[in-house]
Amino acid sequence: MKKNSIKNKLVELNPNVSVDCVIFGFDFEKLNVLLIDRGAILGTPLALPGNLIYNSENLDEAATRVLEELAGLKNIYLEQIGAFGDPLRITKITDQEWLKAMRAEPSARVITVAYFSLVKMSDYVPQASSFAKNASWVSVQEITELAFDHLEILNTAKESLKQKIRRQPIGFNLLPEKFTLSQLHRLYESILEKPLDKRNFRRKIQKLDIIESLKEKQKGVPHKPSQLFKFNKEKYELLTKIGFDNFGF
Amino acid sequence: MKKNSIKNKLVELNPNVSVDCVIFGFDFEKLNVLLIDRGAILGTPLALPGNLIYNSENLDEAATRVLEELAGLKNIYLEQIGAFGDPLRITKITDQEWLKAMRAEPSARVITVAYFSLVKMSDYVPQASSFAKNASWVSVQEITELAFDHLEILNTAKESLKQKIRRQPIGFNLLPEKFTLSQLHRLYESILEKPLDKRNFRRKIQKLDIIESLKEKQKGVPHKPSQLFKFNKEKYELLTKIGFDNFGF
DNA sequence: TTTACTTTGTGTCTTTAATACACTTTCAAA
DNA sequence: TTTGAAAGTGTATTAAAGACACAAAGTAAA
Repeated sequence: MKKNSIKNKLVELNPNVSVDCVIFGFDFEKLNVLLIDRGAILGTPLALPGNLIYNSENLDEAATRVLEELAGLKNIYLEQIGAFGDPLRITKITDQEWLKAMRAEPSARVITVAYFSLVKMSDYVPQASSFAKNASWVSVQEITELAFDHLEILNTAKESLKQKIRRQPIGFNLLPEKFTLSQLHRLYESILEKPLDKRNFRRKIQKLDIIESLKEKQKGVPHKPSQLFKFNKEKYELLTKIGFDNFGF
Repeated sequence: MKKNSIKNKLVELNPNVSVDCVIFGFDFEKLNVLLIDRGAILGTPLALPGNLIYNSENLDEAATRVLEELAGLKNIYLEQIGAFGDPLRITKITDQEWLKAMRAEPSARVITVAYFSLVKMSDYVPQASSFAKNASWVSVQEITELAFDHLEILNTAKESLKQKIRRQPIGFNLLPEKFTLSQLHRLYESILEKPLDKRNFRRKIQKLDIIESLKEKQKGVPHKPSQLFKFNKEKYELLTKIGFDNFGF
């Protein structure tokens, strides 16, 4: 039976492999993750967006597709963080019920390939009317329980992001085109989960020479308005060609 | 014959997920990788040790098993480097032939979870008489072609090892209990693929305070004999608890 | 219009780490 | 006894990290 259903879908969904995405967003205060409310029963834990892969697509393509299908996101920074395959990862009761409702082979062994992605929160505001009506942003700090092994995946993603941001300026994917140094500063503190000295931070960032001051200031803020900056992708790409490996955090 | 034994375990083997291991060894000169000669036809490219997983085991367990079954290695340092799942990864002609001979479902879509592992070469000397008679050590630098997508996996493994050794002293897994500073030095140069100044290297390592001088010297060498050292695991574990994140290379 | 409040923006000093660099010592083998 | 080969060692220079405090510019409220 199991073998049969595999054969039938050989060109399509692979019952044994899924992708899950940890989608990070930054609200200028703290890191958030986009989670799906499977909503069967009140109190059912939230889940990372994810789904089985098609046999015709590679893993990055599958993750890209999930990002679009479940969250309406396109052209998003994506990075694989590894595979998770504990045989017991899908055995919680609420998860089993959900699988029975959603999958052709609810009890199949599934290993999942996890990704993290970085989006500008302004690019995606969950709406009740949208096809992703069950998605919502949740502060990373407040997450204590998730479906399946998704909490473990989230923790791995956080660690992976910490490592990555020390080597590449991927944080710019979380900010709008124009941003202030304070916003960038808080972003780094949120990701690294530790305070960074303001003056030292600004010195380092400026020395990297990958941001460019716009001749423009914040408006309407009840305090001294900040200079606005933009990320200079060209300079960064030049830098990566020459080779560097330390952002100094 | 072999195909039969796989079939017998069909309820357990998962046809869609495999593990592959990049097993590094250091011969005091350069980095080597343990490769399998599938040996069907002369000129068939070598392969990383790997196999399908059982549905009863998790991914680390599968990798551990493969290490033991295919190379006779136990209690080995293992680290996952990610999943590889291009649908075209198994479509080379020689690979297809091998799969037809070896697998119950030779054309199944297989995604593989790759690991790297570090072994003391003295722990494993491939022997014609051993059950791993087709395995041999190959210098990393000399590898230009491998089966499937194994060359890509190897390159990812090398990069992963480079990153890791900057943060943790995992290199000690590649050396015998007693070693000289020069051997450690060459090990780091081999992994990082760049020269390191001798005096600066020694200063850094000594400052880390994780090696311990044995009151013992090399014997029988036609030059000034070197002091022997051992890795101090206790001090290292203390260090990791306190927290550190830079080995300075 | 003045005051209070809030966030921006800036420089220097100290300590630590990175880098560059050359000669003497000790052993085995010839 | 000479030769060859690797071990072992220190200092000076430069670069980066870290610690630290106050004036400036805007809005809002009194």
